[in-house]
Amino acid sequence: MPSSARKKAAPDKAASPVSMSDLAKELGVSVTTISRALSDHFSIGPATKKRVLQLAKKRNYQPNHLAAALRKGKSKLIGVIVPHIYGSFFPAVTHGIERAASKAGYSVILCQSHEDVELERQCLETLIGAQVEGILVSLARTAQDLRHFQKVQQRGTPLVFFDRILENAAVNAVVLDDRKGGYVTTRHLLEQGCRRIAHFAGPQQLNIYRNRRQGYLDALEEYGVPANEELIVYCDMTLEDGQQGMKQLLSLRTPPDAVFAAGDFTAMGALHTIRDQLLQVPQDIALAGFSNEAFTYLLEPRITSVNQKGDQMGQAVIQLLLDVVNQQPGQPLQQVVLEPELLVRTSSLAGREPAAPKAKPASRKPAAGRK
Amino acid sequence: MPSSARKKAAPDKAASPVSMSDLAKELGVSVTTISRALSDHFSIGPATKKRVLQLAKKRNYQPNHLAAALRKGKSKLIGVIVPHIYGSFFPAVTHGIERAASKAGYSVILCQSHEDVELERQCLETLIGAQVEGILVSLARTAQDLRHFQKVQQRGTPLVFFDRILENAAVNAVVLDDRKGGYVTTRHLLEQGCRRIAHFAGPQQLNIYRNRRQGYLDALEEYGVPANEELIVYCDMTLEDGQQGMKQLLSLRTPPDAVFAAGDFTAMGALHTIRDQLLQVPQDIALAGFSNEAFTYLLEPRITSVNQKGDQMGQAVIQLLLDVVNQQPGQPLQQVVLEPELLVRTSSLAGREPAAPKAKPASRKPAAGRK
DNA sequence: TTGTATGCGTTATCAG
DNA sequence: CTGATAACGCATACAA
Repeated sequence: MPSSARKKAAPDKAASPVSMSDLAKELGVSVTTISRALSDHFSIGPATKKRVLQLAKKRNYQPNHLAAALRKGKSKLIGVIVPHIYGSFFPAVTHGIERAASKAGYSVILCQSHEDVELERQCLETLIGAQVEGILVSLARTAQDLRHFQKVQQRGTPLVFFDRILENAAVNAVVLDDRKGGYVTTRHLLEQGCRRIAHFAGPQQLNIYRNRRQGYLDALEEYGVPANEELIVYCDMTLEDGQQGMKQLLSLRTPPDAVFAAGDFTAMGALHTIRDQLLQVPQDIALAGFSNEAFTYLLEPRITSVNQKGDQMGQAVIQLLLDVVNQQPGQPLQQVVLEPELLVRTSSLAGREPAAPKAKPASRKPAAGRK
Repeated sequence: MPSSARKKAAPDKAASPVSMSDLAKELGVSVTTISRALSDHFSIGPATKKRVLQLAKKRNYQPNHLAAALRKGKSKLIGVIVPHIYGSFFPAVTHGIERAASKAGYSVILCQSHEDVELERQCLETLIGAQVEGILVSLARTAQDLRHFQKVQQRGTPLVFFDRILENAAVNAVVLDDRKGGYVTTRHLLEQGCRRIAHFAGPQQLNIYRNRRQGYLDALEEYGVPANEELIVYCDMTLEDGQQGMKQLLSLRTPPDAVFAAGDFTAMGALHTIRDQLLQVPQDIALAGFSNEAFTYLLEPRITSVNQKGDQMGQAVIQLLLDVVNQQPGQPLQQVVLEPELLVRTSSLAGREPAAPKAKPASRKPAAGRK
């Protein structure tokens, strides 16, 4: 676009943004007129309006949203804090958020906490500093409390959490029904005839992992399979945790015949170890993960996983935020719960004799309901 | 954190941000004093400084960066536009960017163009509106020109491109030596004894894909293997393109004995088709991709790929931006070129009799040099 | 239909 | 050491 920038020394109007008063001077009118003309106010004659618009274009006028925001107290900005943007889930959520926000006339700025509470606090500062009108947060895994959100609270900036929340906290939030996700996945394994189902559980202070584990226990109970802490591996849900934990599980006197990992990376790690031991998936051990990462469906065996519906969650979060913004203060808090979707793939099709539920299977309601 | 919010009707100071003048009134001093105390100016007595700081904390004062930015003309914000945040590359770059920017005292706000030029333009507006001090861009794949960046140019906002750029454009940029990446990958396949090497090429208006293809051609030439357009599949680099294109290649009278795809997803698609036809990788067909996506190294066969060093690129981009910011206008443009890294994995270890370079192999210099 | 005056929250300049 | 005042760019109540 710009030419070689060597000889053509065209006076390219290099720097200095053009302001309304610049335009006003040049046209010999007041700043008010400019302001109104640009915002298409009805009290401005079509003639002047046209002149202003033309000059604005010619001088490449760029409105200073910052000044407008300062004046109006509205920035039309929404801030989002996510733990990271790796994998498939958070990118999907932000996608949903951006689409829905854009429709409502907001722009989105994104920050990553990199799973660090201190960075999370810094993101918060940045966003508050940018005068965002609302903040959306999925907590860093190390978050133990919500102290650093007090500022936001007190400042009156609307706050909505999603996916990763602190339970028992009185907050607005959109979450997945992780408990149900854990439940249906485990039930599926039971129905494939598996009885000794191991579980890789994530950090239990995080709602998502605690709920997935609870769903796992729900299903076992329903099918009359006694829960066995020996079969539950608590870890940080990395790939290495999966490898390591699986070694441990395989060294048990009676190894498991199925594994339900609360995350796909861990499931993948487990798979590595299983194969290293020359065992087959799903024939010897059935396997299921959580999150529907790309690698779960790209290579054999395709790994059964749970779709977290990130895109939908993103839209729901914006919806809830807009509700909050347009409500009077003191409204009751809302928690929206989304339905997970089990994606059955080859890794879990053990095809053994199915287990049967213990009692009245239809009546069980493992979902976490709406608060 | 907040209690049940029902009975405890504690006057929680719900809304209204606290300003400097609020603090000034309460302490009976001037706003100036407050401002100076908060910014730790030397001309303020330790006693008053302490009083101010304490009150600020007590009242939960939050500086209005917006107002400060307006006044100072500096927002300490850097805007980043990426085509998307899926996969491993762009998240890695943003990670690098955030770390380096943070070190330099800047905050980063991220926008996605979703590969759409119009959205790219909107992101630009948002960032300009937020008064960012610099803009980093990796182009949407549909970008044909840089017209929408003229505004930024003229406004004097520093602009640095990375990874995806328009060639022959006079811009500051940090890129990977994609040509070399294509070259070393193809050479590796040749050294594995492959002679009919197919290539999945991406949209050729994008520098990255054109360069990868050029590197492929460089290697073929060096080893005296005639290039064959029949073996080059031009596509959009989706998984489906890989599946489809591979079918086409396998139906040739003499099918290829290796495939170099300019992207991992396409490589994965090709792999699917190859296996569907009951052929083996790497024995029948060797395979290599580009980008080092997670799925390339998580399951067998592990797919040979090229590490794009996203994190390094992120740091380099910030470095370059800071250079630009601190330079006088009219400085020569810079293009920084990063080295790719070939990651050899099982998918390409054909182990056939190696090809030998045609002529003086050592003298070849396929790298794109520094402008 | 247009202009004047004022203020949003900060910081820089110049006096005390 | 501290304070009064102006200015950043824009939007609005009020006046003309």
